[in-house]
Amino acid sequence: MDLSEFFLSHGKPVLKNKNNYVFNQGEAEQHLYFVKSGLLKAFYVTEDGKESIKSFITHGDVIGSLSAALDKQNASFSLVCLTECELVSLPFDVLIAESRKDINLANTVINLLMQFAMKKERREYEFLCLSAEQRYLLLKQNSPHLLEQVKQHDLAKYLGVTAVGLSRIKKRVQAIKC
Amino acid sequence: MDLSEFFLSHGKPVLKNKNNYVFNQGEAEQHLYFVKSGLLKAFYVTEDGKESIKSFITHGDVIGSLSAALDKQNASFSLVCLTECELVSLPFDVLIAESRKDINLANTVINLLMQFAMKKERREYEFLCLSAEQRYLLLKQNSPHLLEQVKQHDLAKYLGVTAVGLSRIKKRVQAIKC
DNA sequence: ATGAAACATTAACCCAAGTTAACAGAAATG
DNA sequence: CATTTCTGTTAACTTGGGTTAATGTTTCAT
Repeated sequence: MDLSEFFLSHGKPVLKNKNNYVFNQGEAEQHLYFVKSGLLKAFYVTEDGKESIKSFITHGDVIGSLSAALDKQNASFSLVCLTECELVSLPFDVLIAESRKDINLANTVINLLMQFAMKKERREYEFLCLSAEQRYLLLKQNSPHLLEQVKQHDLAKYLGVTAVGLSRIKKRVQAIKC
Repeated sequence: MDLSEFFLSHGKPVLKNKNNYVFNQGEAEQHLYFVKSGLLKAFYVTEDGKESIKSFITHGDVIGSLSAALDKQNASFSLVCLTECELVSLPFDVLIAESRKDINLANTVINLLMQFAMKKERREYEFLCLSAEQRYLLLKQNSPHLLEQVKQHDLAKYLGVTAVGLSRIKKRVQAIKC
């Protein structure tokens, strides 16, 4: 069983407009969301009000707060739509319960989790080993479409610098090219 | 079935001395390792020779290169023993193959992967939202034992600063306390 | 169309951390 | 025991990026 099929058969469609929140940091939130179309951002807001973007989520992705779902804690981040979005929501428990009964589904979930873990590992690597400039160049190379869809302000918050910092990095990179 | 049981029944014991490598960055490496005792570090070396520590691994942990095992790529990091270590090695394929047959094992793997994903997510959060000083304080709070077992040089490489930088951070933190 | 809001760039100034190097204490090795 | 090696601290200097603020551009709403 393909995971998107499971979402479509067991989940509930959710339509959201641009700038609508799917859930808020601090809320109890035990759903997973499959993205049929649209673009979203998942972000943290720290105590002093600084926003940091965890990830951009797009067509075909699955997103949810693992820690909230698993340990019944509150969501550690917020999820908001950057464009109109077609989502499918599925209670986390339903997926876990079905996985206990259906071995094929369980292996599909294993696959999803491994892909997810690899993605997180890659991002850990980027923060640990690369400079902000290197992270920008890598993103530009791997996701050129994203650079066009996303405001520089948000791109900066994803890369771990300020908008001013990113502007300087772009200028520096330009200078080297010419 | 508990995962450590599966390792003990299907895996092969591996004994390593201090400073011995379990595997090297760049090698094909398709095993998972369960740590019965000892302390290890997993680290990247960048092109320009800089070492960055991905994680410390200790008693009860499971470690392996997901990307190497899953996509048959080479290990993206090295694994070395900081103390004598008792490990149990298990070919990644064996675990996957058994998970396809045994639904309980599959759900145990799901659990392991979710714990792993949450750990990586926490680390992502720390790099994205916290300063080096805040990361140091958090580590000190959550893993005080580690601060004693691990050389400051390695601690620094884990926190994403230089040894000199960490020394300054410690001094600054001390100053605030008094 | 026009004013307001949002977005991007640039400059000035500051600070945390990198780099290099000197130094001192601890630990391993002959 | 002596001495080399490892480990941690400190100082001097440099640099990348944060902060604030001014200026221009684009986008949006009325």
